[in-house]
Amino acid sequence: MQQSSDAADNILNAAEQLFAIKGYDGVSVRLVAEQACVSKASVFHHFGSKELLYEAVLKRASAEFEALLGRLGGNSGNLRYRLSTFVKEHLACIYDKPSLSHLLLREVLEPGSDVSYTKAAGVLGSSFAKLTAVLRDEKQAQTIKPETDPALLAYLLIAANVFFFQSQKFIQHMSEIDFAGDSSRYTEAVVTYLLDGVLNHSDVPADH
Amino acid sequence: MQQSSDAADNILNAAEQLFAIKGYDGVSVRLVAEQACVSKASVFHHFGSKELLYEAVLKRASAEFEALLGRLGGNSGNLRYRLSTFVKEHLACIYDKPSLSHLLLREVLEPGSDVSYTKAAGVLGSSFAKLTAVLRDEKQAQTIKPETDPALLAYLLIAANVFFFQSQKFIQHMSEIDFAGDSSRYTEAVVTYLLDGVLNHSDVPADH
DNA sequence: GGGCTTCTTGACCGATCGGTCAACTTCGTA
DNA sequence: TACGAAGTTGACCGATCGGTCAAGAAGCCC
Repeated sequence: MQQSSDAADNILNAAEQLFAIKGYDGVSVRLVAEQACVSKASVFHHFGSKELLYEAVLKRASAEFEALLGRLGGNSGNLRYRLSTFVKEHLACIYDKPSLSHLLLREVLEPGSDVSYTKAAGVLGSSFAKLTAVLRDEKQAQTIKPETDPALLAYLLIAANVFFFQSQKFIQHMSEIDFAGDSSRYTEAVVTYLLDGVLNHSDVPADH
Repeated sequence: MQQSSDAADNILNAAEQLFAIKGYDGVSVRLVAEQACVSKASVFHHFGSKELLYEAVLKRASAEFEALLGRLGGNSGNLRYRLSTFVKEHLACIYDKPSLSHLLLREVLEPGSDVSYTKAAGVLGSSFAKLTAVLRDEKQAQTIKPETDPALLAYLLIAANVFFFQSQKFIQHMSEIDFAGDSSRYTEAVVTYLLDGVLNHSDVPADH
């Protein structure tokens, strides 16, 4: 019977979901064991301590998420296509594994965590580095303005995606916002605004 | 002796800092009392329970932050000036009270919270609504393109600020990013990119 | 000074926390 | 089939959790 690895997997899965929603301090080992249908002692047998369990969850989440993000950035075509594809796929990765996303984002963004050499920071950093590389290419090809900072632009695009994911529940309660459920329209607008700008050059002669 | 209100204030201040860093579950009443230099029983005397203490902290934080944000949006001038002023002042508000910001952002963005009728959601929503109103004005004045969604653009600007604040510790460890310590340069770039676009129209004839 | 309210506190409560342990079952293997 | 390793579990541990309570201290009004 391979229930050994099954049990460990069940524990990891339960812990992942619970930690993602309630955070490290909001989850008790008893609750994890309950949700994984094992005894509390079994959790300690497999993972040693609550902290080691959390680290194991983070490690698996980082690996899984990095594999998801690994496919990003390989597209060619013009800038508009590359950018819009990257941003859409990036957002799709985030929404594909919301538990992992919440877990890793909390680890990176929460004020009480050591962000310096965390695995989670590497995951967020790698997708950012890839997008930066794409934009540096485009800058060298002079398709974007020479005064543009590729890293800043990449950061802004990642920020747009991450914040959209983070604030999902919030914006569904805002009457002014009607793009909450339409991530495709959102990413298209973000890319369009950033590429073309929102200033009107058509018939209004002077504003500045 | 007015140590009564002093004690309550000390408790609120200590709780605010601790909750901001460690979150609700990561803070014990004993720790709050310790940091406020009062007994644990005194905390319960003034606030009744840990949850009520947390609500009191949130209530005061919301009021304080709303007062800060209340001054936003009153500027006139051309679009570029209005926008860049709004964004800079908005970011300045966030950085002026980092504890409040962390507290309210966690309340709004964390997956385990009821965002529906929270005071904190109203605070974030009000600044967003103000910026949306500004942009609707500009759209009506035809200074921004008619196909632009004012709410989406406002949301993007708020997102840029909030994410910059949230990821502050993270981006200081990234070698590609050199705008981490220069929020003014960051906000200027964000506004410029969004107003003018980053596509190069000067000498490269065709990309799209 | 005598009452009255408000603060403040140490001692205490049951519940739950993370973690341990010994006993028992299950398993691969020789 | 015998045996050691690995897995599983309920019972248990000390510490800490949120919360209560009675008693004393301090302020206020008469």
